[in-house]
Amino acid sequence: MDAAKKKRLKGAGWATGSVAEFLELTPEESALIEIKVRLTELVKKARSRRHLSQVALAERLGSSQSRVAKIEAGDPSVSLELLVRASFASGATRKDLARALA
Amino acid sequence: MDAAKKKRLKGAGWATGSVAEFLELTPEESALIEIKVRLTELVKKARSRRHLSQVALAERLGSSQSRVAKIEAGDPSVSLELLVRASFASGATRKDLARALA
DNA sequence: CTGACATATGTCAGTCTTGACATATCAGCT
DNA sequence: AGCTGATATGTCAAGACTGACATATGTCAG
Repeated sequence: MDAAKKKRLKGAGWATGSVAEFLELTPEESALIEIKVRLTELVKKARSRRHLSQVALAERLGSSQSRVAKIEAGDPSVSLELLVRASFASGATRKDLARALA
Repeated sequence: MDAAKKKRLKGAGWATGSVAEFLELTPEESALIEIKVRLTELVKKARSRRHLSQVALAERLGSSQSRVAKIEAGDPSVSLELLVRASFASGATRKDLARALA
């Protein structure tokens, strides 16, 4: 956010600050969330690149369409392990994961 | 394993083949295990580099010494998420994780 | 408009993971 | 031998995650 926009928001009565500050996240918590966000993006990109439907990915993953939807929606009920397995099932490699995290 | 050793083992009555073959792991399962192994090593290295005891790491992690021991022992009850949180708590950064996975 | 397909959202019982605790082992020190 | 700090292992109740199912919404070709 540039300084000009910050000033405008402030003038309009908005407090400014990071999401992490607002939610009072520790650096470790922020880093974990960052990882989950990146993996979510990786799954979405990898799946669409391969023209897999959520149903098709669910089959490869041994799961269900609704869970794949939750994975891609960033649902809090989705574990990091499921995110990683979904990445692999949608065709990503370990090195793709490493790149996504770097 | 080089070809010479393979031959020697075969001659001695040992069947050869990867652990993954023996356990009938799919490539995705192998890749997930590889990640867990690498993170386990990362936690061990990061903790010892910072001269943290398992008790000290457990405190930073909001967990217990026995769970830290299980993390480092590759206990099957340890989730990928806990491995990642332990990595951060022992001082690793997101980029350190990316490097460990690459 | 309808049917077919893709995705989203809510729920829930069964399974997995958790921190905590007890206890054991091991090494270094006096 | 005893003591202390560090690490390992087993157990368990509580909480988190899972696949499956039902259902809703959206899109688009016929």
